[in-house]
Amino acid sequence: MLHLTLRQLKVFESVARHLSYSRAADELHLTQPAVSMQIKQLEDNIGLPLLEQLGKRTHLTEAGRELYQYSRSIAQQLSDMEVALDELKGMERGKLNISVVTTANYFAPHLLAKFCQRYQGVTVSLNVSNREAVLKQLADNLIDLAIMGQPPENLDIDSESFMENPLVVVAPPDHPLCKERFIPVKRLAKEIFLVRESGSGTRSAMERFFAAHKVAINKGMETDTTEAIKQAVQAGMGLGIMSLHTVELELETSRLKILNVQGFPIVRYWYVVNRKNKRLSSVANAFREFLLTEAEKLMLESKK
Amino acid sequence: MLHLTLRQLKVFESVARHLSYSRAADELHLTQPAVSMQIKQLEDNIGLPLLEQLGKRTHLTEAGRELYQYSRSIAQQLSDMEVALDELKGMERGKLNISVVTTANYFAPHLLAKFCQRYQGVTVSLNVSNREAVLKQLADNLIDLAIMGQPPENLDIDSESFMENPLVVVAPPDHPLCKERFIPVKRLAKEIFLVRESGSGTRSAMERFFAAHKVAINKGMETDTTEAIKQAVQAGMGLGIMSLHTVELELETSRLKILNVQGFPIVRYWYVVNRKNKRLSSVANAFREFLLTEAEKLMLESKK
DNA sequence: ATATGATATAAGCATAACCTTATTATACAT
DNA sequence: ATGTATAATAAGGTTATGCTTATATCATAT
Repeated sequence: MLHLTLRQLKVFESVARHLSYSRAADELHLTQPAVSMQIKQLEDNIGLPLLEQLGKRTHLTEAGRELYQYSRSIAQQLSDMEVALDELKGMERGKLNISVVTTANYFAPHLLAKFCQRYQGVTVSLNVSNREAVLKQLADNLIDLAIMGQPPENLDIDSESFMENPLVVVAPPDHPLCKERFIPVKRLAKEIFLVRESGSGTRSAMERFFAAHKVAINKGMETDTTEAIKQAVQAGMGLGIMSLHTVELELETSRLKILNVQGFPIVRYWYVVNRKNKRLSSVANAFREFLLTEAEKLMLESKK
Repeated sequence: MLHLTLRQLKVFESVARHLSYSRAADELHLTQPAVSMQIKQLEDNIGLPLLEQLGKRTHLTEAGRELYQYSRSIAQQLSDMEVALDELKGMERGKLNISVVTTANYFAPHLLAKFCQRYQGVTVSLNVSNREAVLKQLADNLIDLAIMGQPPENLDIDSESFMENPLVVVAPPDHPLCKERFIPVKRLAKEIFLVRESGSGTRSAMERFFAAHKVAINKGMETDTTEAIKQAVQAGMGLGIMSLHTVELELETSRLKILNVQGFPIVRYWYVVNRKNKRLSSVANAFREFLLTEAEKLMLESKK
């Protein structure tokens, strides 16, 4: 079993390049005997002479020439490796693995775009799933970070809110309530609500709200995408409750209106979530900081 | 400056492959803390976490995945290198650099062929030059071995004879002396001799011989190849003195005859020569031994 | 709660690695 | 012959490497 040292290879490489022990010693800031010893050890390890002294000149043996090729190649690899790791250390390179819940898909790409713009060279893998799937990915350590509206209670999880997530009641523009203000919550009992599937964060927030106000509402169609609800509301099938962030386009183009109901918007928060104790890559860490410090501001700006 | 150890890489490779410190410890016949420490040192050297513990499972970080690629590649190279050097150690591979003087070209290829046949995988570089050029190549350490009829006096040179080198007098088959036996040396004074250039080993051996017998001979054409002399002798321009080994074909086909002169053949020797202190490669060493032990026998066999 | 499986940490020890200075050996140039 | 350049060898000392055993920690399965 060959027990060589990187040090030995390195010293050998220098000697082979200079064809001189003394020059190599100079280059490596060593004394000449130190170099002699390293070479001797290397030769002993390998069991072949690598260099030969003929007269004043030092020559490589055939084995030496062979080893020289390998040692240069290995040195190159180590150097490449160092560069690669240095890049990872900084922000020049790196991959951000992130999952977001369906609703967050309306703003997360925008934030990611900003982030990537700032840190060229960072690549992003964005996965959009429902809350349950995102939690599983967290548990399986498949992602660095997640964005969701309702972090799990799990002790194994770190979460921090970074942006408000106002839930609003949306209606088609021709809905009678659109003209009213300070609509009492009880008034909504007469309406039909199109809702997300149970298990959805939005759905449970909604239910908690109405339960707190002791109002029973009528549920119409139940679906697992916010998009479907928006379409249905536009078609006059009922009202919807959803994150303000998901309907900005429809508001701008007056396809939907927000009802001015008392107690609304329900203020929830967006959370950035990761497994506790997870050693975040520098990229993941940077994105987390980015969310905490700049996301809210950026979203406000983009509304203008 | 990255100061990693091959040991660290090796241990890391094992951990990364098993995704378990304990399994790696088993594989390497170490205790688990020993593995932990190697990994820790590696991480400290690099400045990045390579592995992360989440719950019960051990995962690679991005940096870990990157390093894993490199460490496998480096391990592969080291393994290749070991194979290559082992081959050199044995006779499975290797290169023999040899130069022979012009005259030796009549038998050296035959011996080299035998040698190569025995050691498949050995490659040979054969150079044929005059004595002076061969000596220069020795001095410049461009060759492992040389074959010549007259080794230099130089103290820096090791030489050993391995085969007789009989010099004979050749004549065209129709020459009157062909029928005579025990021709006295003095009789040759009446003939014309075609000779090699001065400086040639054959030439000087010849001159020493005639000087010793106090016979002055007539020199005809002087040339620097034995081949030219053979042609000229066949053409009836005179007699020649040359190594028996160079005229075997012509004798067999009766294009030339050997004269039965008293004192002939002059017995010289072929020498295998190398720089003193040169560390011969295993191949070169093997060929040297081959010459010393088997060359003479093989040449006799080939004559039959 | 408790046990289990996995890794981290601590303390200690033998020895191997690595380098130094001083000296010797060798070949070459003057 | 003498001096110079180069590498080998010897002796000695500090450091760091690489283990081990024992113990702590932590998450999870029971």
